[in-house]
Amino acid sequence: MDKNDAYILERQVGFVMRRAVQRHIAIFSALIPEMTPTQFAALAKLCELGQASQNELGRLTSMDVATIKGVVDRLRARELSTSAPLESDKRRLMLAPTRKGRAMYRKYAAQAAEVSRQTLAPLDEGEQRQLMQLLERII
Amino acid sequence: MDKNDAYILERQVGFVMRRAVQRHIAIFSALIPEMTPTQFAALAKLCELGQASQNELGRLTSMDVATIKGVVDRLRARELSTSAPLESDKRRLMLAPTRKGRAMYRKYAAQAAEVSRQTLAPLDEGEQRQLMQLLERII
DNA sequence: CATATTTTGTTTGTGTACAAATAGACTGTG
DNA sequence: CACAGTCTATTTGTACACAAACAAAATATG
Repeated sequence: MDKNDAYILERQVGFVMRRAVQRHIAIFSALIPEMTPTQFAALAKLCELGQASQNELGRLTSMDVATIKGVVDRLRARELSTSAPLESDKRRLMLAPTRKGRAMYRKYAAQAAEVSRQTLAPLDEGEQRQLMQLLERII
Repeated sequence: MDKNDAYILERQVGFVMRRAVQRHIAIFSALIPEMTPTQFAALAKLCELGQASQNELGRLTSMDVATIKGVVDRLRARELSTSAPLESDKRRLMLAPTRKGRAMYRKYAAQAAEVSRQTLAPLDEGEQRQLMQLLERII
């Protein structure tokens, strides 16, 4: 194998992204120790929508059926969300944030924005926009 | 809350990076179903080094002690790595790739590079370089 | 209408990822 | 030398993440 096609772990997108996500999660849990990024994402989306089925919420937060189930179970255990089968479609489990859930979301929304700011802090504003745009294109 | 400070999940770095990583992992497992990105990273680094202690390998692949233990256990279970306590420092567990491990690495190194290529495929070369540089700065 | 297909949710199993607690081995300093 | 602090590895517990298999309900299509 030529030196130029050597596989260098540190230069692979996957590796670099994994590390960037690790740092992001560390910042998140320092600023918002009360919940995980995933739980906050689900709660935020649920508050934005007002209500949603479990499946729908999973799709909108990019979590598969098994993952969203676990996340929702934990939100319900902490009384941040309610759930009830829908009368008109008994397959669907309709979720809605509780008052406590909405309060939690309001309480941490600004902190969550701060997490994003700190994650991107090493970059200037133009670079931040660039990074976001490039990332969105490889989704 | 003003419309302009609304917390929009889809515009948070953490969320976008999580989705980009999901796509990357999907590409990886389509091209290399035989092992996970994490396992390949550990094997690749171990092949590059020739040998390393478990702790050292963990640091170099950004896995904490519990994670690297699990990964190494699975590599050993598949006879891709050996492990033995070091005589001169009985705390350390020295790892080395087996012949089978090195063969596995050689077999998939090109595929792994292809995974990176496909992940970045929506971007032109300049954009790919930019993205990598920006990501490296937020690690 | 009957049944094939799709949708939604649950369960199980495997694999990261990290915190915290523990144990054993080493190192540095008094 | 003694022993305090550090380093390495293991264990336990919690939380994503996804594949695969299943059941129940809804929808589509003949």
